Amino acid sequence: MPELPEVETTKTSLNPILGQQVSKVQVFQPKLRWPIPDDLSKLVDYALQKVERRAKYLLMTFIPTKAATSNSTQRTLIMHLGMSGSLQQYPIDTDKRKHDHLIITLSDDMGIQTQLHYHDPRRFGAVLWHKDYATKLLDHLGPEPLSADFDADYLYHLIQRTTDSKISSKNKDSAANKINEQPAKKTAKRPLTRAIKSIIMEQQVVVGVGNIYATESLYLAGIHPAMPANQITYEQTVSLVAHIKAILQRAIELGGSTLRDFTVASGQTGYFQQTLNVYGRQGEHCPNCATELENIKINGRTSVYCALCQPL
DNA sequence: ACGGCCTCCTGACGGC
DNA sequence: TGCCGTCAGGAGGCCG
Repeated sequence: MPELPEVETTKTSLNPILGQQVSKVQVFQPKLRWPIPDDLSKLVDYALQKVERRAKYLLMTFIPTKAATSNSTQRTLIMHLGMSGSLQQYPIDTDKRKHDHLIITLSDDMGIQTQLHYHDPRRFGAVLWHKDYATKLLDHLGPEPLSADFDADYLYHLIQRTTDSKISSKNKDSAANKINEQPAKKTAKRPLTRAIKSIIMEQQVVVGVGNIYATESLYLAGIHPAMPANQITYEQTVSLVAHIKAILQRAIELGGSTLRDFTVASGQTGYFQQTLNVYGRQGEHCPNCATELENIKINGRTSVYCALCQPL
């Protein structure tokens, strides 16, 4: 389930329980990617103050209520949904499902209780204290894909390894000359020659672009997923960045329903199948030119593309 | 320093 | 029907 739009949707879904107070914490299976800390019950008598998203991580901040013992300060959880995780709310006394590894019970001002179920069959996700893992998990992350920090200049110069990321496209040539004039700072870094798809899926480059959206963005931009990154033109970079932003934005607006088998309650086909042009469609025909879609592995990840629309 | 491969785990699906 | 192999939306870690 979770690519960035699903995580964003999950974050939004928690708004109704902001301010509610934790009354119980139950851990059923601590063995996720890293162990769920054994002192999560410290959250009891804390109120959920805010939920933020950084990359595909949910950051849940709790603050002590009057009932809480003492001088304790706020506590923040880092939560990641891995490949199969979800975080859902249920009425009190809802049965635990298989693969519900954590249930946090909260209550509102009226004493009405809600259960928050962390569910993750594959257990690639994580629930951790921010203070213990923030450095390791968050410090190295690249810009948010929907932020102004992620633009064509940034990506182009990151790939070309030209140091000045503020260079505008108009001044590209003169700027490059300027760099050549410089006495090549120690180790002159070479441009990135890896496949463009692996570059845009890298968390240090830009966060939140998973296999589905990388595949779709490259198709829409007409770029072969295996194209060496340094061979992408500036104009192609502009297009790629624009498509990454647009497709993520659209998916968020549609509620991030990217489940392969997602169907709305009425049984109609969901967003996933209607919207994806190539992902999961190897062997079908390109929506643009009807050529049969091909599938290659890039860094072990399946990559569907149209050989005609995305030439190498 | 980089790049590519491996890994954690369960479930769904296709072929035989 | 059932067994087995393969693959799946992530991403840190390790090795060459």
